[in-house]
Amino acid sequence: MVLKMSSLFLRTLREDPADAEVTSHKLLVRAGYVRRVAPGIFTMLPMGLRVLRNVERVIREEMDAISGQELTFPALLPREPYEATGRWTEYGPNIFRLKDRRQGDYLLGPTHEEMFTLAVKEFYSSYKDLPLTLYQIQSKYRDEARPRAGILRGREFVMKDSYSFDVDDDGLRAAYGRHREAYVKIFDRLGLDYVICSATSGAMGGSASEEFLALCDIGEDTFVRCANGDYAANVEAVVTPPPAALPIEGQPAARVADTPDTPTIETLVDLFNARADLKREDRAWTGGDTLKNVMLMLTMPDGKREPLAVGVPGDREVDLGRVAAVVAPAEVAPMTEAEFAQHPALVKGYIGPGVLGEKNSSGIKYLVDPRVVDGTSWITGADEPGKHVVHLVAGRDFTPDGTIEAVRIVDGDICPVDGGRLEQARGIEIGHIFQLGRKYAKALGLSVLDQNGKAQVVTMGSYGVGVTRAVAVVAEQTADERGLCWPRELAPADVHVVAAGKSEEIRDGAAQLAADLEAAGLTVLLDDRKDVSPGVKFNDSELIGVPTIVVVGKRLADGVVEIRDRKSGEKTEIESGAAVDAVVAAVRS
RNA sequence: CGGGGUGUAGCGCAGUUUGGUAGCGCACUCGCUUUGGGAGCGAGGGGCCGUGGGUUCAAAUCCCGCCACCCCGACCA
Repeated sequence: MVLKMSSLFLRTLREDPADAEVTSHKLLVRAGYVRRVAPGIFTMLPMGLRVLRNVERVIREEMDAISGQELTFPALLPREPYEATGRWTEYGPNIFRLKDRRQGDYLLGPTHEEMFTLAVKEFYSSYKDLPLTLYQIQSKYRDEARPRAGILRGREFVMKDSYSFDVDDDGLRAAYGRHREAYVKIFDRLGLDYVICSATSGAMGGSASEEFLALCDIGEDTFVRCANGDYAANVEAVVTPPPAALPIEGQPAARVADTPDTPTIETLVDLFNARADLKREDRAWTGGDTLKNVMLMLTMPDGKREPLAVGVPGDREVDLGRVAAVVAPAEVAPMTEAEFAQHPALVKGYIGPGVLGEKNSSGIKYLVDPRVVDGTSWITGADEPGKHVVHLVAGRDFTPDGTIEAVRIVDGDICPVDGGRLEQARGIEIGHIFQLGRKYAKALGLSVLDQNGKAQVVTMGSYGVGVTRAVAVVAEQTADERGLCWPRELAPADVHVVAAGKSEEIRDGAAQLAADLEAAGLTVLLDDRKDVSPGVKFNDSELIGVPTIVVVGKRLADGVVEIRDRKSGEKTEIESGAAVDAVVAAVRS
């Protein structure tokens, strides 16, 4: 195929669009791949669509290789199935909803667990039909609070979503493993630099879950990895290894101390270290010796609100994002002054375990950081203004209702696998695999008969790849200061032939070369524009980012053309008769 | 939802302080010249100055309201 730039629906821009911030967004717009229609909603222009289709092709090949079967559900869906699983409510404002002429409720699908589950239910009723993997590549709709960075995070985006159906847990684990391997192949072929991270399952429900995060400074996800390379996790999913419990006997008795004017952990610690009756002999007190109790308010999907107290070492911050991941689908926010007022047992600034916990006077659920194990001793609030309590021992003086991963992760935290040091980095989620389990099958009544004729609820896995996003991420990771720079597998063309010069000979020579390359099976982008200077064409070729560029110009008279490698910038002159073979070799390399 | 910012031609912007009949660059059309790193000259086409109201002889410009969009923080492929 030859794409002639003289007639291709393409317009490159000399300047960055004013609304673009990140590299991939600027370049995809400037190079004429995409165009914004509304916030988070983009048109794929011919060049952009070619790249998108290439990503889809890679995904299809790898999904087919693990025996996935492709189908397509409508994007416009009725309310009922989502009502049955509770997601009509849980998704809240994040789904696009609409009514038909009879006032019936519909939605634009944000993801399709319900539809797949129901489809399998309609067809299958025997264990002999399983295992099964179905997938689709389709536009999804989410009314994101804040779309950003062009197609990196849109409100309409193409996603590959697949679902596995098994009769037992072993089958689910095997399906999950196959998907994991397929994803590794997909993202390797896309040329992405990525990390596989342990993840939380969020609003989807389910258990085991991993995210594929493309490394990227502008990424929205923070993850940690162990310096030893044996652990990586989304910051929300980091597991804190609990220290061993300490002996309770022999510890000093708890006692209450007057601690006026200590509204912060810092002032509290300073006071303890300054006072002869409070300071300890072996070392100075630190913020880590204190137990800070943070009051939060949960909002359930049905709108009900309920308080939650979280106890963390005083030198740590509470990360609401991590809490949100634990309490999902409930939403979480700090408790407001008005809400404090409704709980007279809470003395702001001096809240301690004495009133917290479901069995205590406040009745508020009390969860603590995993570091708060039995036998650890704390300075914490005494539930009276101006008073703290010291030597309050977990398991002796108080018993929380459970633990919660709530502290903000910092560099140097401990790896749960080998005890090494964790470091943080940023990434963009391009794939997510998880073992859903039986949540959707149960809610929608999907079961099959086993060998014994007994009904078994089917167990499912759910697996997603952000296709549109992958285009943006590849652009982001590969672009340089001159423009886009596609890997061969994704490039909108195999080779970009530039006719640099206006003479008939040069134009004809370039057209002939393009025809010969086409005959050799390549897709050719041919810059045959008249009255466009060579400089403009060179710059456009670098902006557009096809990996191999052939310049047919003034040296054609000597029987020579120039082959350029977009990535390295390397230029080689070659006898024009050998150009086709040389380009084919470069493309196949 | 909180904070910041911007709405003037397809794109990027000036003009707003101090009201006086809409401007620059790119892109587009025509002509001549030019052609290996974003050409030159000349002639053109294209704007409800986000929107509604007000003040004024006169509003892109001043006043009030509204809307939209972008960016930064809490949510997700």
